[in-house]
Amino acid sequence: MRPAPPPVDASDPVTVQRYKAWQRTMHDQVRAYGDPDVATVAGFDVQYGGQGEPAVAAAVVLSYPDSEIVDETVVSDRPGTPYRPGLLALRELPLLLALAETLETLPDVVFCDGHGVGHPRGFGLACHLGLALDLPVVGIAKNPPYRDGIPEPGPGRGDTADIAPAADWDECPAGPVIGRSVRTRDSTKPVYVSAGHKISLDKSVELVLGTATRFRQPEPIRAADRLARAERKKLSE
DNA sequence: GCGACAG
DNA sequence: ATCTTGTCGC
Repeated sequence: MRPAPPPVDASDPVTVQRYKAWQRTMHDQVRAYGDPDVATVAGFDVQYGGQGEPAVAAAVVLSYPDSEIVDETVVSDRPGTPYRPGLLALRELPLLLALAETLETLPDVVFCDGHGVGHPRGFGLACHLGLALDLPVVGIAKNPPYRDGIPEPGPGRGDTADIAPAADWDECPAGPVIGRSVRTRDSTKPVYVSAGHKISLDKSVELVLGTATRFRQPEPIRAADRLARAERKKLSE
C-alpha cells in the first residue's frame, strides 16, 4: 500500500512543504521504464474559464498509429487549487481522474500536458496520473521544466536532446536524464517529454513522434484540446 | 521587492 | 491556462 497524499492547503506553507516531501518520496513508486504494446493512445487536456466558471477536461482515445477516434469524453467541474509551479497535480488531477472514469475502455497509453519525472521532485502530473490509474502515462509539456541550460535539439523533425536535472534541484531523485527535448516539426520549438509511469523515455519519445506528424503537438493532445475548448464554449453560452 | 519554474 | 489584433510566413 502506498502512502496517501497529505492534505494540503495551498495557502498554508506548512502543508505545502509536507506535500512536496511526499512528492519526493513518491518518485520511488514510479516505473520510468516499460515497453507497452500500443493499439490506442489517449490525450487528456483541461481548459479553464474565468473566475467562478467551471473547468472542462476532455479525453480523446485514438487508435495507434492511424489516429482513428475510438472514444471521447468530457467532464466539467470547479477548478482545483490555483496553479503553482511544481504543484500542477493539485489543480488538475481531480478532474483528470473523474475524466478517466467516464471512459468506456481504458487506453494503452495516456498523454497529458505537463511533466512526468522531469520535475523538481521527480513527480510531476504525469506520474500522479500514472500511479493513480496504474496505466502508462507520458508527460508532454510545451515549456521546459526549468529556464537555463535546456539543451536545444537539432533543427529537423525527429531531432532530440536529453535533459538533465537542474543544477539547483537538490531534492530531485530522478536523473541523470529526466526527459528529452523533442523536435516534432522542422524549425519549430520542441516539446518536452518525460516518462510518467510504466513506460520508458525512449518509448515515450517514439510514441510522441509517431503521433505528432503534421503539427507540433501529438494528435491525441490536439484532439482533447479541441474537444475541451468546444465544450467550454458550449457551456459559456 | 523582484523574479519565476509544467498549466 | 487566459486575456487578445494584427501580422509574419508557408
